[in-house]
Amino acid sequence: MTIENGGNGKGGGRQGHWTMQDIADRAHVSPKTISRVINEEQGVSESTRERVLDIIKEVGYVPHTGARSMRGNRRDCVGLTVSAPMSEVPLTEDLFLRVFSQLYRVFGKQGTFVCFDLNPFASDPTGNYGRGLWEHRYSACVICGPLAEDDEVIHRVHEAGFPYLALSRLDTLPEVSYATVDYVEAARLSTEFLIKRGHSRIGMIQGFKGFHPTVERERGYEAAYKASGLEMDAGLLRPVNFGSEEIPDAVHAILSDPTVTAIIDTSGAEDAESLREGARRAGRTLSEDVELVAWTYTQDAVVSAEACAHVWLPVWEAAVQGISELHRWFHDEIEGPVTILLSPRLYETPGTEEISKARGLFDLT
Amino acid sequence: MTIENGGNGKGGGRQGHWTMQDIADRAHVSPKTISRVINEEQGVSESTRERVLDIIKEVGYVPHTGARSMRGNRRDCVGLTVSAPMSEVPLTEDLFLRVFSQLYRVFGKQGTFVCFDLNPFASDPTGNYGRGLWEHRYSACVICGPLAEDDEVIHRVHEAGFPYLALSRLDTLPEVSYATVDYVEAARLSTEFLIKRGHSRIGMIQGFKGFHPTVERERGYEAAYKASGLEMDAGLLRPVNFGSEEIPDAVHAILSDPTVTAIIDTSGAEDAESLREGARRAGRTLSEDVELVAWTYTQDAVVSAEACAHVWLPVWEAAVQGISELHRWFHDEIEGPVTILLSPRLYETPGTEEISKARGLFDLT
DNA sequence: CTGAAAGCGCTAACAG
DNA sequence: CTGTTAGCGCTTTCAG
Repeated sequence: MTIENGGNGKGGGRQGHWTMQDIADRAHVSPKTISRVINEEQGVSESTRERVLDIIKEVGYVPHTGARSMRGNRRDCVGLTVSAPMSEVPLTEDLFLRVFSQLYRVFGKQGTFVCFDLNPFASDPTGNYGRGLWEHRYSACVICGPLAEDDEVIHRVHEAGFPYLALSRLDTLPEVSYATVDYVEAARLSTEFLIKRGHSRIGMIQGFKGFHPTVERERGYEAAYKASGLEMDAGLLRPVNFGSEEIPDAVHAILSDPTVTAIIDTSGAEDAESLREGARRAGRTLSEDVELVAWTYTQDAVVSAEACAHVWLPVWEAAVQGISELHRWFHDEIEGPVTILLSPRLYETPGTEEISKARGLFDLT
Repeated sequence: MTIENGGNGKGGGRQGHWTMQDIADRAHVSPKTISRVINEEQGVSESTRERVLDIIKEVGYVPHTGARSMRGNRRDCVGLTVSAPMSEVPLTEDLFLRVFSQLYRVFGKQGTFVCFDLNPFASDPTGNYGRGLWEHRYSACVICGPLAEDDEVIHRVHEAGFPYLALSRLDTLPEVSYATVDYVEAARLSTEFLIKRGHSRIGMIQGFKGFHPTVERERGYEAAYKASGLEMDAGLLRPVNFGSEEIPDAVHAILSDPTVTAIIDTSGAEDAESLREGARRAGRTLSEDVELVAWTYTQDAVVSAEACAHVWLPVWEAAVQGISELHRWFHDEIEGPVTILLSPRLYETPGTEEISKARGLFDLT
């Protein structure tokens, strides 16, 4: 049996749509009283409150969030948005699952909605990825993906005062709220390690062409060279898009120069085969005439059995911690911004069993 | 440089918050003209339109969804909600990734928001999992998880006329919009197969205690017994909660009866070790003194090397197809409801390499 | 082509 | 303890 609409007659076009006025009419009180009951405010007699609650339950009334959002700033939804088109910088399945799990644990479980803006670039090529905030769809958000050097949206988000968390940093906004890994240090560690092993011309496969993480890698690389007194050649750095098929080409290009005797894979693709393929095309063999340092997001994992060392970047761990902090900010338990910067760790390759290549979130068939 | 608020002075409490009126003031036109530009309506001169668009871009104005939602029913967000507490009926990682990927492909990619209500049971123990719709947070939704026999929410969603898709069916609402697998047929096939092999007392591990899928499994089991003329014993059916540790207990209990010579695992846990463990506790050995038929969600997979047959349930495939249909309904290309019912397929065990146990979405540490 | 007025459902502020 | 009024930012309707 369906209960009919309270009969305001105007009905936003939809049947079975109850408003506060309808409930008020049924309960013979004013809308404000309903509002008080719903928001658990003082000043309603126990009997009225119960009567109202009964009616609300009976008809299944739920307040209209849109209308509510026009008055105050209720915090009942957190967003996740991407700062670059998914096609250019795909999320890996591993990172996404961790981020999603953590959003569930700290927000979803307690009834907060979690809203994804998966392609803010669809309608607006410049990608106003903060739109969910401006639209009042959510009142806090996680920003996944790398930030472009000239990103303006992040500045707006920062200034607007919403709780937010970027999973990257940005020079042009050093006070940004972030949870990430010290890529500068990771690059410095990797380069220093190879220099100490006697290499002087070291190639580097970077990730995220055109974005800030590339800058961080360069800075660490440069620092290690500077400290060693050796001369650095910027031509040995090659950005590639994550998840692209560009790795073999990049490795090939770098190793075609016979003076290059070592290479660092910072791409995060965790794709040993592409590295091998690139070396092969250049007529080189990893661990024989080229030494490799590979980056990974899994603790103590082996990306490539030929690598002489690996660097673990606890990106997932940073994201998980960051979301916890964001949650506390969301509930005004702390003030923003969040600043979590985990350190990378270099270790000599502990075994030969390689982990499988990182899978993009939408690689599934 | 930040541009200051247009100065309506009232400012919903937040700085840098632009309204249509602000844009109108700047452009020296009325708010309605701004509205026309935003909604790509006719009746604005090219020059005005451009001027307005420039201002909008300059200040980064985005219309307030809440306010918009109070008039029409724009469709710019799709929801996903769960019909049972996540703790009772966890989503597997596999299903979730497929559902999420498909939501991305058909909705997210084109700029539609995707909003998750991960625990409608947090604030309301009865679980009004349709709340996102009533709140006008989203205008269509996917309902994950099994439906309870006495579920009322699904009736309300159905009657409200929103596009929706349940990933289960329900007897009390046969016209529900669904995309799932024929569990009745899967149970019938499994039972018939074992009866034909000469078994007369067959145990069955069910899933989702207290929910409708259990009913469907019973129905198929019963149908096979009826067709064979054998007598059925309802005591051999044991529901377990998915993902729980109850499987060994249930197997043990069933196999403690020495007249039981076969067992069907319909739980979907894909957990060979738990089945073995249960048999062991009952002093039995799979494939020696008990025959097993195991259900799986992966095509041609081997859940247990000891099984004499497997039944593949294309649940993921149904969900993916269903979301495509939901998308067409969302855009009024078709009328609802969606009715996708894929058939299970029984195959004799093709190999011995077992797939790994299904992982819950939030099992990650 | 453009604007004025009314009102969506709710809540803050102020009266009783 | 309860009600009245006004107004959030937008879109619909009707008038220019």
